Amino acid sequence: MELMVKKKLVTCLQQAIIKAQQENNLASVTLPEVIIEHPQDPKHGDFASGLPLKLARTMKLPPLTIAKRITEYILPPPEIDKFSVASPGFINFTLSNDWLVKQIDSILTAGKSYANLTLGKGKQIQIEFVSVNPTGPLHVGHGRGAVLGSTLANTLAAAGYSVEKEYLLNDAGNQINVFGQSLYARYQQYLGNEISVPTDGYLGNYIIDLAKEIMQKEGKEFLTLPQDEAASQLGEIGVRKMTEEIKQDLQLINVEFDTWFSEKSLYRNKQYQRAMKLLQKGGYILKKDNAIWFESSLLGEDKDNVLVRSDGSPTYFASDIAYHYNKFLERKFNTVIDIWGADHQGHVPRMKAAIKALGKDPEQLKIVICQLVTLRRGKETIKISKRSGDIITLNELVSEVGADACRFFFLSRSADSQMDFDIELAKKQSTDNPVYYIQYAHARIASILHLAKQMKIDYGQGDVSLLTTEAELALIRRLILLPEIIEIVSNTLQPHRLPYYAQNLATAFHSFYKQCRVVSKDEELSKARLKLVNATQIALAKVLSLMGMASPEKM
RNA sequence: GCGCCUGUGGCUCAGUUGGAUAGAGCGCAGCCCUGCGGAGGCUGAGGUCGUGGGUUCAAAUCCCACCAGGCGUACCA
Repeated sequence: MELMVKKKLVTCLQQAIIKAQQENNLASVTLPEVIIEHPQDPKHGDFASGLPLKLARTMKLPPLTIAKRITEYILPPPEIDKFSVASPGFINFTLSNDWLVKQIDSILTAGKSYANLTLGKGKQIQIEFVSVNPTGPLHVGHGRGAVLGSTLANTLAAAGYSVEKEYLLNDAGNQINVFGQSLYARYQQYLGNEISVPTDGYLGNYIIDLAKEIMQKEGKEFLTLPQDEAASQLGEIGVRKMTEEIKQDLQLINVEFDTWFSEKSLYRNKQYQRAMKLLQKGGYILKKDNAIWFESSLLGEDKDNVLVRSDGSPTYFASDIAYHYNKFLERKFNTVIDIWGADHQGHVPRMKAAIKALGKDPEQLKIVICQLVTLRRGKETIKISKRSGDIITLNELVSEVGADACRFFFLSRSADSQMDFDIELAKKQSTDNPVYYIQYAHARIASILHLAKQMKIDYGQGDVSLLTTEAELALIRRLILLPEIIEIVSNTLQPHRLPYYAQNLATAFHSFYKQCRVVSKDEELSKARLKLVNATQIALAKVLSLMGMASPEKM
């Protein structure tokens, strides 16, 4: 709705200028893209364009003069009440109250589907995130990627894309071997045999617990097997258990996947072989030093990368190429989003090169890098290392801070800024956190609507034109911005705008609530305001659900 | 060394892609409970946007150099 108005204003301005040019009132220069923005100061209206400022140079006229001449030709759409010129050269537009107020009815009619867009036109889009090796529990940094990915998925779905969420389960490869060997060592140790964990092995205490658990369930039978065989079998059991744990941890923060894709299956189902063959056909394969290389230097990369080690085992890069071969060429996803931690940043250019080598446009693979999370307890920094024993798991964080606060906190920062997560502070603030402020608004509304129900007020026929105060209109102005937020998040893949919007919406509501008594003796006004309150609840619940947070009726 | 990311009030962060007096939250100083949830509302103090140049009518935003932090730069993932 609001987006439509914005689009109308673009053409409105274009037409005005063209007409002015036809009548020789403005020089006929080529027009830059017409950008409509929201002025930060509400005094300047709902929309503004600085186009005259941009035209000043080519038209060789003062911006104000250009602005004035343009406005002479403006035929505003009906949603616009007034427009004006402001120095140094803006054209400002203000929405009509009549139109604003009517949006309440549209929101109520739309209900849960309010702010859903057709932007994606049903196009398929795959988003892969978390994909942590099942060799240990999720830690806090993984939580960030999980929250980011699931929120993006929710938002893209609302924008009209057909979204598929996927987790790549690395159940093959070197790390799994190391994991199995580590587990084997702990298993032996538990049974009293002095075997040390491999030097590059996993040292976390959870391995000890895992070994103990397996021992209790499966018994001593692995002692009879040769070490490598035992380690491999133990590894398999361990991976199964860790995967279960990861799934549960993700559920705690409201993250679910459509597909758990097995890395092993890439070899079993020959995707790996086909992908390598395709690269070979393209002439990107080189044998050197007993290893097989991907000649990424042919595609503008600094250097080549190893696909198959000299011992014959494929690298993580090779298997990731096979995986993306499968995504693009076999499952035929047109757009794929990968969310990676900053520690994979070096992997980006060569992956893009690989996509090109597979014959696809690298632009079809959108990689979101999210910066690492540093944990603190007060002043003490906690190092994150999956290999050492001292880690704060996602699970621990969630039980300390709560799932909603955790999600909100992760979302509030843009992916490319590192975050300092002070657990003490997060705990301390947990009763005075923005998340409560927002959810409180929702609960307050629920309470008001409940009261209206008790009083048997049927506000279905409420007359929204009775809403005229500034607080009411300001709230409506917030409500109608949600579709645009969803559009921006979908286009930029930056979900941190959602929590900001939610906060602003809650502020507008609380302020309205203070100034306007909703259920009062004035029956007609009450009905109109109940409609507004109901619409606000719809918008609040929508953002909260996009962010994967609860919309409590009571707190 | 090279590459990517970051540097904005005391703290944590936004800033709609170059525009109007740089915005929130927390914290701080005040004020507001004879009404639907005070987990609330309102007001105020606090900024040379890391530093120095440049581009132009206009720069937190673009370019260059430098400083500081994070990550990467493997036949690890």
